[in-house]
Order: sequence, then C-alpha cells, then structure tokens
Amino acid sequence: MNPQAIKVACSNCNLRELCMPMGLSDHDLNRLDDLVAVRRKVKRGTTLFTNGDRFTSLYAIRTGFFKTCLATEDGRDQVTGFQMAGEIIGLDGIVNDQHSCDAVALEDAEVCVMPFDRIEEISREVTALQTHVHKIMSREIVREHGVMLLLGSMRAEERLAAFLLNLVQRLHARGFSQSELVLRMTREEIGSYLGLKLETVSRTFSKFVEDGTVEVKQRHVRILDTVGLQRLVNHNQCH
Amino acid sequence: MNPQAIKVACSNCNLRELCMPMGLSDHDLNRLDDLVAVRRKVKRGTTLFTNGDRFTSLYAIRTGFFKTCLATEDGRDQVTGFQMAGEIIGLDGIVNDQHSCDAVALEDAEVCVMPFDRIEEISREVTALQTHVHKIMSREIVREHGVMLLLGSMRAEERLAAFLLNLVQRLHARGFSQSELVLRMTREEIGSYLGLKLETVSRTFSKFVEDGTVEVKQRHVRILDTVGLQRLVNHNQCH
DNA sequence: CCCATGTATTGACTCAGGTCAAACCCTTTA
DNA sequence: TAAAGGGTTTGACCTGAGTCAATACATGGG
Repeated sequence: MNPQAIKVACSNCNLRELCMPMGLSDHDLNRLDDLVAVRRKVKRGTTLFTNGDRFTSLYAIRTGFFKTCLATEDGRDQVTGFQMAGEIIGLDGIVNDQHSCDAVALEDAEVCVMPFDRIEEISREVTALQTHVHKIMSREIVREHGVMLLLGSMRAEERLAAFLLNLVQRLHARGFSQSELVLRMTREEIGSYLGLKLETVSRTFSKFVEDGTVEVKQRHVRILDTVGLQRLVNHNQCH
Repeated sequence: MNPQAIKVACSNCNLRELCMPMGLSDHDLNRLDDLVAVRRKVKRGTTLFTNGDRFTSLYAIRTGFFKTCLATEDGRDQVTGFQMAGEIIGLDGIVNDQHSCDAVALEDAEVCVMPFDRIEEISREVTALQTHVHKIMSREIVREHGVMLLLGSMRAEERLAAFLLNLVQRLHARGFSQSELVLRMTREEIGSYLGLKLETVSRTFSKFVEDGTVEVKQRHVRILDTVGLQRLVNHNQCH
C-alpha cells in the first residue's frame, strides 16, 4: 500500500489546536477532513517546492523544519522565513499560480498537502475556515512587517536577540522549553535571514556568551537572560 | 446631504481594471456594488487608521498616496510600504481584529471603505472575488519578500534603483510616464523604507545624477537610463 | 580509525553607510 | 518683504559590520 494513501484527517491530528483547524467547532472540523489530499515526506536538504513550480496546494507542516528562500540569478540568496510544525507554507504561490520562492526542509519533514481549490471550495461553506485562511495570510503579512523593521532599523545584536526570542516563543507554543532550543539552521542561514554575514552572527553569539546572556554549544542554545534580550530588542541605543 | 452618502459603485469606477473588481465578469461586477459602504476623504498628513485601531474594513485607494509605517515605543519607525490608487490597504488588521501599523496620507486622498465582513460574505458567493482577495493578500506577501531581499542583501545604490524602478513601473500601469515621476514622500521616508538614513538617500541621488542615470530637481525625478538602473539591481558586484 | 567535508570561531584589516554639523533652498505666514 | 521652518544637500569624520584568512571543531564515509 502506498504510504501516501493512508487516510489522514485533521479532526484527530495532534496539531489541530495550532494548525489549519485552529478555533473551529467540532462540527466544522469534520468538514475539514477532506481538505488534506495526502501527506508528503520531504527529506532533509530537499525542496518541497521551488521558484517557478506550478502552484496547486498549501502545505501544513506536520513534523520537521523548513526555510523559505528567494534566490536571484545574480547569486543573491535571501532566507525569508523559518517554519515549524503547525505552520502553513506556499502562500507566495497564490498570486501568480506559481511559487516565487523555494521551501527547503532543514530536517526530515512531513507535510499535509491541501489543494488550494479545495480550500477555496470548503471555505465558501465553512465561514470559520474562510476567516481562518484570511487570518493566516494576514499573520504572514504582519510577520513580514516585523522582519522589515528588524532589517531596516536594528543593529546586529538586536536582530539576533529578536530572532532567538521569536524562535523560542514559537517553540514554547508547541510545548518545548522557554529557554532552550536547538537551531535547525546554519549560521549562514541565520545571517541570510537577518541580513548579516555568518561571521557577524557567530561573533554576536560569542558576545552574548561573554555577557552571560546565553549559553551556546554548537547549535544548542540556552537562554539565560530572557529579559536582557528583550531589553536589547525594545530599547535601542538612544534610550 | 452628507457627502459620504453619495452612492458609490465599483461597476462604473474608472479604477475597476486595477482595483478590487479586477478580472471580474460584468455579472459578478454588479454583485460588488454593495461592497463599498462609503468613501472617505483623508487630508494630507492625517491617518486613515493607526496601530491599535479596531479593524473593520479594507480600504481601496481612489486618489492620493499613502505610506504605511510601524512605530515602536522606543522610537524606531519603519515605513513598510507606499500605496497608490487602486491598491488595497488594511490587510494587517485582519489577523488580530486590530491594525498593527499606521496608514498616513502623503497627499490629500480618498478611499473606498469596504467592510471586511461584507467582503467575506460576498466572496462566499462570488468565486472570482474570493480568488481575487486571496491573490491580493498573496501579492502583498510576495512584495514583502522582495523588500526583505532588498533590505537583507542590497547596497544603497541598488536599493534606491530598485525603489525608483518599482515606483515608476506602478505609475506606468496607471497611465503615467515610464520615465518621469514626482516623489510624494521625503528623503527620510524613502530612507526608512529602504533601511538607509536620509543623508545616504540624498547622496545616492546625487551619485545617480553625476552618472547621468537620472535627473533630480527636488521631488521631480526623470529617469534617463532605465537599463542602467536595472543592471544595478540585477547584477551585484561579484558579477 | 583517519580523512574529507561542511560548519563555526576568531583575528586583522577595510569600507559603506552612519553621525554630526553647516549651509542652502523652497514654501508659508506675518 | 522678511522671517521661520521644513526639507535637502554636502563635507568631515567615525564605526559597525563586511572581507579575507587561518584555525578549530564535528560528522559521516571508507
């Protein structure tokens, strides 16, 4: 039996409080059960979709960790986000019926494939889903505003602090520690996301360690002074 | 008679090819005529909405020019975009039922107020509108990806070149010149958007003038070498 | 086990863009 | 007409982050 043929259903998924079905009533939840066509496994280092691929579906991450990135012909490469379980990727493809960035698995991952025409169909009937889809897209817009603020006006330390706090907060919402995390991405990928070179990321980590703000052992990070990091982000040097 | 009570209709709006009704059939178009509740005038320098305002509506710009910006308590201020006729603002408010940025008119403006619950209602029945709303949000996400690329990996000249080309291209789609434009915003606002200080924006303009790429007289800009600007954006220094 | 390879750290030096300050220009108001 | 006040330009100088290079560390394959 094809492993992709296993019947999948949102209604008994352990991510339902976090993912697409968030906030739906039990009744509406059942309507969602034919939303997910199949699940798909994505091996570490491979892409779920790439720039130019025809857009057909949104993807809900079940397990694993992704980056999305924009690569230009002239060799620029910008990481536009890191996504974890319960988050939705593929929204970039809607506008032109083709994807405009790459989604790369940073560790072995599994996603729920949700054909977009089915999403539109169901959300015409299930108001709560319609609203939820709108909120997901709006949330992404607001997140990106935050990244613009970060890239446009923060210094290296502030950027890295904001990045760590954001990651740990999202992990905590998934039941992980508030203070410990394992980075799934390289220093270079962090740097790309934050508009810094990998050396600067490394140096800034070292600075935080010197200050006693965090402990770093390779990709394992323990935050010792959350408030200190928050102060860094919220109070720029003029204050 | 209250000027806001004038009956407004998308079906005979001169922006209908560009704005919310884009791509709708005549039949669907008529369904949109009760989408716009009222029009609202916004004087130069005043806000259409600000951070924290309760979200009720999206706004289609009929005339005038806006900036959206994010202000933080500690005095950072990031311009997240500039919007012109036919563009939709307010998408940031959907996710938390309140706006998370300010929309400021840079010149006297008029917008069509579209209550969001009505948008959701109509788009449950008019598939083309549903799709269009999704595309508008996706377009905004993709636009912001582009800004992240700009802020994360471009040098000052490349940023300003990309900015000018983007503006002139959008103006051209509205029937204006491909090579001449009037900036509606200050150097400081351009700088905020591009992650640069106003002095750097000014210097970079001067550099372009020296190179014969553009002519600048105050806020009037004439692009003399579009291809040169495109080369700047597309080929970074390694190539 | 060692070696190869990808990743990370650290140091020395450079430079693009920021900062501070002065001068200028254009518009508005008295 | 002058004075005031945004907004803009330009110069001189400074600094945070980039660049280049050497070294160290970790992991997986043979």
